[in-house]
Amino acid sequence: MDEHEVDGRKVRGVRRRAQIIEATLTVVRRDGAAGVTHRSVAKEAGITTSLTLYYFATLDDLLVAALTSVTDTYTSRIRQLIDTGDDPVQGLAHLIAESGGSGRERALAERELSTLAARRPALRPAARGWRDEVAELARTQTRDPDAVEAFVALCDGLCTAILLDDHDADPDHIRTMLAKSLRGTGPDSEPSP
Amino acid sequence: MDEHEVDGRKVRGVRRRAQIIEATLTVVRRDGAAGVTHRSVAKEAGITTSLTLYYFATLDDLLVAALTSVTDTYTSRIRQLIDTGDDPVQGLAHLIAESGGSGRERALAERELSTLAARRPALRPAARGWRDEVAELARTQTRDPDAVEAFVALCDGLCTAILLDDHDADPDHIRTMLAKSLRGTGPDSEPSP
DNA sequence: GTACTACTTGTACCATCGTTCAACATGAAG
DNA sequence: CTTCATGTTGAACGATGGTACAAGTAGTAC
Repeated sequence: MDEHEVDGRKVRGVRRRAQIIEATLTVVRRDGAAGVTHRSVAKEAGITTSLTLYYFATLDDLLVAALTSVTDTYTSRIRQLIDTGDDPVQGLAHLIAESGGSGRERALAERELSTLAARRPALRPAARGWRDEVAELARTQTRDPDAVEAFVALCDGLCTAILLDDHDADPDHIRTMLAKSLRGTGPDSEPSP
Repeated sequence: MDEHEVDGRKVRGVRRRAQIIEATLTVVRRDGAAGVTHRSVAKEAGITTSLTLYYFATLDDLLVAALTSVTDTYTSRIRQLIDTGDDPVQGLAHLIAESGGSGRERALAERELSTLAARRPALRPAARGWRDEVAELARTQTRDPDAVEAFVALCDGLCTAILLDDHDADPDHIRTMLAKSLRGTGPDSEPSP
């Protein structure tokens, strides 16, 4: 076999895997994590039930893969804010505000999966991924560990509040609250006593 | 019928109802909201499946009752802090810290039920009960609406963080962060511009 | 071509679950 | 006592779901 060529079968396999994960997330967004079954996912993807079992032997495997996929894209967006944004806090405020409008289903899906994680230790690292990323973003604004911890909790709580409310969220308002929580702690400030 | 006597049958009915709700919460704590079925609840309560259906015609009814019961006891505890506590923030800090130790299962149950609420509008009022109560507690400390909103979000996020972590939470540490979020806004301070 | 691996399907088994139903039990009312 | 409402039971039906399995297809290697 030509070492420069890849096995076309395996390529298809990888694509199928991604397709199944995508279908899983669609189901979670629409019906919640409880709606995820081999059959519902297969139907959503337009394939047979056996095929989802071929790639994910158990439902747990499928949910782990779905959660990991969600948090990966989320954390990469935050990382982008840290690396390229001149005002990462404002960018984060927009990201949070999204939980109420177009991104509601996505935010809801993430919350459901992250709730699952509280019961399955194997899922916790994935569930904490975006928290770690937000913490790193906060560390570009303050050196106070307490402030970082509070900042992360605040972001999480704001997302929840937006999910439970129905009204759209105002990014500027969120930005104000985020900035306030960092008030008095700049990049050069010392940890609080 | 003597108007001073109560119908013994109805009394038993009310007790049964409470017993079933209690069993439901036990199941939620042990197996999660997904583990709640008429059969699992009945087995936990030591009664027949038909009886749970006699009192709660559908699973939704059962979950609504369970969530309401949880939030009721929670909000009453917070209300107690507001009414009788001399330092409600410290009391709240202890309450939050409980999410990590003895109260972990309870906090987890509440989170699962509140996640359900995001999808079922009928559950939202119950899910927001404790948030409203925390907001009122915050209003005894500041007049700034933004500070109140941020305070509530912070409490919620801290609970989540504790749930995802494994280590026990330090009440004093939480109290410090809560106090910081109110810093500069006392009972007499004006709303921020 | 054959052999091999990866992928894909249809079917079936078995457990669980929501819900219904008819019958039974028991305490209350007259 | 009779009558009635409330509580309680056990069995059953139909639907859904996790999973196993044997067979089939199609790329790849030789």
